[in-house]
Amino acid sequence: MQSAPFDSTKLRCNMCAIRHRAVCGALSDEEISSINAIAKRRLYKPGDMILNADDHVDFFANIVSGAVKLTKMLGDGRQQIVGLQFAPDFLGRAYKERSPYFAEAATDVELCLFPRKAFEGLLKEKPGLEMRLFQDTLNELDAARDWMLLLGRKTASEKVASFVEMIARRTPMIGCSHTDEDPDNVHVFLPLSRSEIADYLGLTIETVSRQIGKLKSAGILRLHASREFSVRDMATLREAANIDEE
Amino acid sequence: MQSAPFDSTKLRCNMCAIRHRAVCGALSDEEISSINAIAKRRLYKPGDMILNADDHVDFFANIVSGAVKLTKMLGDGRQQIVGLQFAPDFLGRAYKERSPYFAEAATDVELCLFPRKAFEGLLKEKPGLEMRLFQDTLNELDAARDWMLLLGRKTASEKVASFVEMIARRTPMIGCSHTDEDPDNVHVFLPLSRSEIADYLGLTIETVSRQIGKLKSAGILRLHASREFSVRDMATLREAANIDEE
DNA sequence: CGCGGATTTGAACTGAATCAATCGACGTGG
DNA sequence: CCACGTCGATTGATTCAGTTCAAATCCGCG
Repeated sequence: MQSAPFDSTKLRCNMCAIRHRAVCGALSDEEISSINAIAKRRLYKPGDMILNADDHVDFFANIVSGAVKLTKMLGDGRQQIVGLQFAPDFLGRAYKERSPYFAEAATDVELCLFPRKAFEGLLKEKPGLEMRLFQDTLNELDAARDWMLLLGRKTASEKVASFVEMIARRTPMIGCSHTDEDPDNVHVFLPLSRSEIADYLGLTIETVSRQIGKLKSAGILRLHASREFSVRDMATLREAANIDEE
Repeated sequence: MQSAPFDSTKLRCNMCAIRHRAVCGALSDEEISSINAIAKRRLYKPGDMILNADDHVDFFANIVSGAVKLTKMLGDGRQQIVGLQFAPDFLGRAYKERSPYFAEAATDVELCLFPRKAFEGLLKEKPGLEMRLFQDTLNELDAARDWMLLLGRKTASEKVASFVEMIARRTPMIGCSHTDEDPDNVHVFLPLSRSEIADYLGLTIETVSRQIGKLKSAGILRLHASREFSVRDMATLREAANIDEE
């Protein structure tokens, strides 16, 4: 343990809010400098397009804060959200030149960007990094398949309940708030508008609005603003969502 | 180049129909013996359960021939097919103890099974193998997201047309028939029953049947048997399916 | 205060589900 | 060889969940 010379680049990553939760967690403090050297931060406003479908992709990124929606579109404008990513999720499709979907900032977003070539080089050098990315991808695949069950077989009210449950469940993680709150009074800020929720659930705005209304009048939710509410009865919510998971 | 002693185990994999198209393609002829030593073949009949959801999974597998459907189920029996795998696809969820879905033989199926522990050991030793599996997983994730768009936003007739198009497109691959046939006279055998197609598309049997009827009377399909037909007009089929892809 | 976009609410409509026969194709046994 | 039963697929009639179209209402903001 000797006093090392001051290293500003190393310092940056070591101060990063998601240093250990993002893919960077697969790198040691020694190795992190190699990724630090190539990383750049960038901010996005809600609605900003991060990545267009069929775009040539020349970067990967970690989400430092905020929510990013991945969407697909039919020729006539019908739209489907196929993924919703929060900090500290990874963004980008390895081993493919072009993006298979749009990536759009749903909230204020901060990304930590890595140039494609440099990052792919790192992937080859650090097997731990690739394994970590592989595991993240497997988890995303599981989530996508869960959502397929929702899209194909759940009713409108089950869909909306499932969505609210998912957001409520992930909220403590996202905020990184270590206050282990009362599970029957989770305060939630929705990262999506009604129309985005509709695009996530394969419904219309009107149906989403009506179903949220029902959850409210059933006493399961207490609305504070259109994008802000508390879950008053998690158990009933999960029941309404038809959750099976462990 | 010296004459090697006869090696029956090595011979087996080298004669395998999917030797170079499956994940095994990531291994050299030298390396293949390590996987050969742990592999076992097994046959399944249509409807046989290969893997139950929440089962402790103690093997991985390559599909040597046939089609395997991955399904999820709601408490009340509603079902959704979340993946349809053909030879030479890989089967199994790495880095997770329990299966997140059911895997069921849709047709006659032959698997090449690897004990979990031994295969995970191989994964660590052979980085090429893990990378190959990673790429396969990324492709599955892309496919799952394409299907989410279908499930959430396509109409019944678009769904059925998309399904038929997908099967017609993959048929030449599956059969490994190198006869580059007329694209407007592809002969197709459906690996799924009407009720399975319904579970794949988030529809009912009746709706599937009606939509297939429409494709037939529109002259796009010529039915030979309920599970056997020819595609007469691929361009119109793709149009009806609302395909955007490259 | 008044404007404009997002959300909610209402009423009518419709695509797909449900309910209900019927129709093969196929195997079995008389 | 034909009657019978079974199971998947088709076809028809009806219903209904969710969409569509059309107003309100809410709310943030200059």
